Amino acid sequence: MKIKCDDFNLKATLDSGQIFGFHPEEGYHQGILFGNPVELSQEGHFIHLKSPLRIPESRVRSFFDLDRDLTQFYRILRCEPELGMPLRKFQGLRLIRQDPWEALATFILSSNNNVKRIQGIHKNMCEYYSRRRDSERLGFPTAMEISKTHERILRQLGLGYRAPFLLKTAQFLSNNPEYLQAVREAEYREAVERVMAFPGIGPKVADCVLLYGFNRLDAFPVDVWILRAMRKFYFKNRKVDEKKVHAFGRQRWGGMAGYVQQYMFHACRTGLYEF
DNA sequence: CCCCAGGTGTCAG
DNA sequence: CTGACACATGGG
Repeated sequence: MKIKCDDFNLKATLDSGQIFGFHPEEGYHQGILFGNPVELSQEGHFIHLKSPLRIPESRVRSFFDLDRDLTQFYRILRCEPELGMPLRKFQGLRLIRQDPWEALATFILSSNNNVKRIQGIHKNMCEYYSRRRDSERLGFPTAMEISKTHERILRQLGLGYRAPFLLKTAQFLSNNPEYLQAVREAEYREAVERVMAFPGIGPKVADCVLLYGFNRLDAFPVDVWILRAMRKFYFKNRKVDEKKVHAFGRQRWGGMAGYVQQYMFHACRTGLYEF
């Protein structure tokens, strides 16, 4: 199927480290969307979606948040001279609306880890749990599914010392399925606290969960890359800590801080900045 | 052998 | 409160 899109950059969106289940191939990305294997590509103002089962266009539009107007964000970015280059290169990169549980789970795996390996673990988990299902559904395991497995299995899938973190989190959420809805309805501060209550989630991962899993665009995750870039561009390379950079970013960019962070992160990872 | 990767938990001071 | 240090795993 073919979906009309404006101001959208599929490749930058899927390769910018906000989601770990889409892998670049020759001219397209393959991954799993709503339980179905899909191939995604873009040609001008159209997304091409190949899937064995039909997926409603509205769900795809919502997933990629295609109806959000990014004009306000671009206006903000133009006021940041250092960020002008990434703007031109990544214009159309969007923060997508992925599943909150999957975002929470995968970003527990992200700490002190690299993107390639996080993707590998994600893939191992999808394959292992999909094989164990009766249904045709593919994709990342639910909290309930994980809660029924042993820590040993998670270690075999490559989670390392994060295995007990994810297991405990899955056990809690399968017993308290309404908890994530409470996160969604809470103010930023309270939402952060609620997410940080899980083992393996500190301030940085909490902001990732809110930004990617709950579309909280005022979240501003500060990882090593953002810290470096922010020090260089806004703190004259002084040794400010993550907490200060986090407060600065949220104060300066408000409801678009998450977008600024995403473009900055992608610029860092693709080598647009020299440090 | 070292260091690094979208950090966090723990413990001493 | 802040600052070391360890932590599974794979790659450079």
